[in-house]
Amino acid sequence: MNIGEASKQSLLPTKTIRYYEDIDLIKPARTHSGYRDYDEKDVHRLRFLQRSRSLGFTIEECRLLLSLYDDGNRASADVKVIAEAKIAEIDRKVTELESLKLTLAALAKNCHGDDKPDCPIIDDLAGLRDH
Amino acid sequence: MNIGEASKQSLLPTKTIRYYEDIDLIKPARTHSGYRDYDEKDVHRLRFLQRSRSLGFTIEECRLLLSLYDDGNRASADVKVIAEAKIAEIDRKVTELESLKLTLAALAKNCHGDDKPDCPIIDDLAGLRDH
DNA sequence: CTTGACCTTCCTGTTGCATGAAGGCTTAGT
DNA sequence: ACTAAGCCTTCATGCAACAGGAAGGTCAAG
Repeated sequence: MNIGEASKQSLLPTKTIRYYEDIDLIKPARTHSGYRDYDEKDVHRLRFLQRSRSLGFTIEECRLLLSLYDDGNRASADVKVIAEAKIAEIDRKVTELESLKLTLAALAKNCHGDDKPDCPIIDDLAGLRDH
Repeated sequence: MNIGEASKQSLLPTKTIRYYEDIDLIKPARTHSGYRDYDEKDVHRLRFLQRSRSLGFTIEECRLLLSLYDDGNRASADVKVIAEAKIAEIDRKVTELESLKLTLAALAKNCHGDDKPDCPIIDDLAGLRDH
């Protein structure tokens, strides 16, 4: 099948599929005229990539996961370690975002939000307020 | 003062300060020999940028906030709108991350994490499991 | 045999800087 | 006066993960 069909089946844009080939994540066959020619295994790889990317794994993590996918003898522990590291990373990000939110919410709360120029948010950003 | 001193006072790396000049966020004076020459007002601008960036505002949002900072007659409501939009954006990100975490945690929980090849995480990514 | 949908490669742009090259300026020490 | 360290300058390139578009080749249908 050509790249358009592979795109539909894998839910990945053609641009992304070509990019993945560029960085050696997948190597489809080529037709006589040079068109990329994907088989079912290729589509499975692409779906694997689509799923792992959508779960927040980076390209390099996906590359690692793919190599484990390819290795029928990998230990499940190796995979679990990656997943748990990603979970910890997500936790860190959430914590940081919550902290930012608290700060912004405190600033917004003190701001009248009217048409007057007095604005605690700007004052804070300018370093004019106590911390 | 030269860029090194401005960097210390603003907590921004010199590379970042030059970059901000490149994208027209700040325009310091120049000495006879071509060195950038920052005054107190410049340092205030830089600190303003440092604070707003650290609160998660994008460069373009910072540009907007700076223009409000420069405009002594701005309405505080204009600033509040930006802050609240950012808070909403943070909420969206947190929600998405929590959702990812739930999915990953469910996968990891089912994975034995031993030295056997059977791995529910890989199976899921490969699309071999029900959803 | 032409139209139009699909395909190809290649180049540039995105965000917010970081890294490094090649060279000029300044200041302190000898 | 000279020199070495440590500033400073500009310009070019790279990162992640693609997206958009130009210029041109290919394929199936009418």
